[in-house]
Amino acid sequence: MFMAMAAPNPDPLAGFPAGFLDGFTSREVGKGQLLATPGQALNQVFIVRSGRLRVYLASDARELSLSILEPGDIFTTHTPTFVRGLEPASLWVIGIREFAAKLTGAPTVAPLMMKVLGRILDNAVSLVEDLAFRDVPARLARFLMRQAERRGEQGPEGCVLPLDLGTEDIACLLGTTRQSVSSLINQWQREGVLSRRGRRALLIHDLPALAARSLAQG
Amino acid sequence: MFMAMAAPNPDPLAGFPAGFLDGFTSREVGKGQLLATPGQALNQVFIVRSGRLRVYLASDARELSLSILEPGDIFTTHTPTFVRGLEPASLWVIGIREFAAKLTGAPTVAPLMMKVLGRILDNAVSLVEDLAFRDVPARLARFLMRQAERRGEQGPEGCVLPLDLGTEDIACLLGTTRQSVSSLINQWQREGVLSRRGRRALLIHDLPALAARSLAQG
DNA sequence: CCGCTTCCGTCGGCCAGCCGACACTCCGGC
DNA sequence: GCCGGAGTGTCGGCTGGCCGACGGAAGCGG
Repeated sequence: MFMAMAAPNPDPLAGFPAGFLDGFTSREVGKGQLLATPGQALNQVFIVRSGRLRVYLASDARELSLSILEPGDIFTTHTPTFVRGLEPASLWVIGIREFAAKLTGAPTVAPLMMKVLGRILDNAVSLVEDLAFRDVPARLARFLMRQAERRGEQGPEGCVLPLDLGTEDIACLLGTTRQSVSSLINQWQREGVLSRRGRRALLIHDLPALAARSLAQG
Repeated sequence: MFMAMAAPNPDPLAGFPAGFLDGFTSREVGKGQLLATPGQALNQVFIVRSGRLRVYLASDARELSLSILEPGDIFTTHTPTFVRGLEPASLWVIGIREFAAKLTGAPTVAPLMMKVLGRILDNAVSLVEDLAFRDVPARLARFLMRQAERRGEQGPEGCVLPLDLGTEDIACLLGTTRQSVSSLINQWQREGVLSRRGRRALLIHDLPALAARSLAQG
């Protein structure tokens, strides 16, 4: 559903030729620190080494997260989005011109970039689909199912999801409000579909029930 | 607002090295003919030579156009979208593997592809922004302004827009309904902002008024 | 232990805009 | 001219979900 949400990569550099990082510089981003804004002149490409970053759009009154970047993800400041540290993170950074030069120098990387960009585009399209076609319950159900696929750990009572996101954060990812997410989760809790597991984790009891809820409303 | 809506290009091949089309085959697409669907196995890259194509998403009950492709635009069937001829069109086509090989062989094309993909992504993001942040009047106003910029012709009474799209088509591009678009256009007509110019063209009298309407609602 | 801050749950009011229905206009074919 | 189909204009009813408000719970520093 969201850009650049590949499974966390144990080796962030798999797929890049040896020495590809020559010319990159290192950079730290603090929690809550702004890395990029729409329309800024500075054009850079970066690869996440550790930590998480939030990619989002903002209007006067609201924010909409497009993606959470994780180690191994590649992105650029040359987009009409904000990028902000969700927690302390460290990056490899390079200017976009130098990066392009690197690409022409190492032709095997071009298809890889196509693949990365393709995945980001797929995710953006998928977000459009959600906003245009699905109501809030379906969006939330789909989100939870994807998370279960990505990071769920099978326990005795069901699938444990370490979301590490607050209600508000989830609402931002889904293009809805804190209140709507809250009331839905509690309703499903009453219905026995899932239950809270501490402050920022969920326990899914009934995955099929979630699947059913993800289909409603054409 | 929409993918791949560059100004119509008098020479669709500007920017490609000579002989780049070697290996492409020619293909005609009839009006209303389906060229690509989500999940199809066939992966191709194509460049539009003439005519227009519609790129869109569909659910059970509704359709949402992402873009209208025009001569010079480049796209791929490897996306979770439908692509359909809006009028008779002709294309250059190549397999995606061969295309990738071409890229590594002609390294100057890689940055160009990055640029194309970047533009498509920007447009997708812009569509997300519209769906998430703007109400229908603002979306319509923005759409008309972009069209005026792209293809408007200054006449004595204002700017003439040859949209070549019906009310329903416009609604599809904006993620709304025929009825909403219709009533807005007529309301603005009554207010003197614009007027109909035959069946599928508009005459914009008051561009600033449109601009004002494009801002409403954060 | 106690205050303070942040996050979470819930309720009711309200409204943008979707939907169905129907009449009208335009246009091409014969 | 006549007919049929496609596109257009308009109206009311209905509802998903946003918004403001407020009280409760959980974490945290002292």
